[in-house]
Amino acid sequence: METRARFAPSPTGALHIGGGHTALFNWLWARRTGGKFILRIEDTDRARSTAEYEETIMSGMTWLGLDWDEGPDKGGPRGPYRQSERLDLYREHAERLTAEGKAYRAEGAILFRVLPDVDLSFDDIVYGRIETKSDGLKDRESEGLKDIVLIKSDGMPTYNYAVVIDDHLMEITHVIRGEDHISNTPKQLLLYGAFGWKPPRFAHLPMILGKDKKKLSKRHGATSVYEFRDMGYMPDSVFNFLALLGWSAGEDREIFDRREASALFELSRVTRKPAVFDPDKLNFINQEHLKRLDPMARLELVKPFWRELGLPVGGHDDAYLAGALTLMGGRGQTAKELAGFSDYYVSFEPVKERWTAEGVPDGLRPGLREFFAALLAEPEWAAEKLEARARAWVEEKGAKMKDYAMTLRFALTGMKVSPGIFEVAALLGRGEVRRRLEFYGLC
RNA sequence: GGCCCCAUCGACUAGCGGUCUAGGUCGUAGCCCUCUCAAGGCUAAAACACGGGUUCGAACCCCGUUGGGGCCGCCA
Repeated sequence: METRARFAPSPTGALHIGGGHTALFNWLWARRTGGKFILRIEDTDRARSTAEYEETIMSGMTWLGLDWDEGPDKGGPRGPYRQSERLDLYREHAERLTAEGKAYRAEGAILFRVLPDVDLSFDDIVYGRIETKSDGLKDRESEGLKDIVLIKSDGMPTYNYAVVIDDHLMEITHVIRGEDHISNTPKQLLLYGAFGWKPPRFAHLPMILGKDKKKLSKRHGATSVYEFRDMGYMPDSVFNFLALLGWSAGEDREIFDRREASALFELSRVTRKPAVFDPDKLNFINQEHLKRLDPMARLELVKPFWRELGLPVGGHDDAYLAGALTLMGGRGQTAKELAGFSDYYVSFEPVKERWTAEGVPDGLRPGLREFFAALLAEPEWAAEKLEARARAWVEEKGAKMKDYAMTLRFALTGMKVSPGIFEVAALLGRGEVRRRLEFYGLC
């Protein structure tokens, strides 16, 4: 049987890390098994759901590279895919239970009568056998069994009810969701039983915790996937990182793309322990993906951040800029960081702001002028030639390469760190190097 | 408070009764490279929560303790 997995967010906020994680695992499983990935919008909370958030969640998923086969925007054979458009379905089914005496009306709502001693145990794909009985569905104070609200007095279905109707009608085969839903599962099982339906397979995923081991929330900083995009993380990295939270491919595979992950994925290899979100590891993974990117793709990633810094990106051709980023090598863990580290290729302005030649000792200036003049006189403007020339000069004068190379670095980049400075000089071009040195009165 | 779940280095994890003097990755420290910083190479410190069982043998199985997480809404 074809597997059908779904992600069912409620549009009450942007797609956050936890939601992205759940969506990702559903996607992985659907793709791994060659099945369908379905997006269903659970917008029964009239007060908090908005169309804007629905849109945001969908574009967040798209950004992550999670494409769905059926959903509110593209339809499908088991629609509609928005709960607010399925109200008749919930009503009909609730009435059916009412007619059978399994549910009753009270104060405008329809409640399901919970009977004692019903076995609600199930086999979770990741957690294994979970034993429970309906006796556990107690009211917090009265200690008595608590009936389940099916339809609220505003006519909307409750989560635990709608999810059962939808998962069954949409022929969902695997319900993959956060571990916080384990305790909801018995309630849902009770309803499957009342309808005489075969429940889907359940696979609960470990929670994602912040550094303080508390459920990830706003106070842990960035939580929306868009915040990661804005910080310069690649979707491929966030995908890779999220996939590693609660799952391992085995064979010590840690860096992979979507295709590789979906080929390797196994629900049975999902972990049970809550996982702590580690920004350091995300940074590392992002750096790895950044390094693997071809020059032009990398350029497109960095451009927006250069623009954000107010740099005249349009003033250079792409080949030059891509060359600059190639020269940057593994420097920078995010596109944003890389943009900040490489601004001097785009413009001299930030260099001037960062460095004035004031700190250069007067005693060193004549030597520097001579050194730079020698460099600028180099017939062939190439990194190896410039370096060879510099080394020869330094050796002849019995000087330290460091003093001269560092001054050149400051004059060209305004920074104390950069790629090999002769490479930088070669890329900037003789004219630009002269211009910068002249500005500082160093040639 | 009740119910459920979990427990390997600081973090993510491998391990599924002997191959574990517990492996990998991030992070941390050191060394090499070197015009600086990344990258890269090498090395180091770093964990089976505790107590009972079961077994010839336990990180792996069972029980308890402790610790952590989740749920107990006419929110999802």
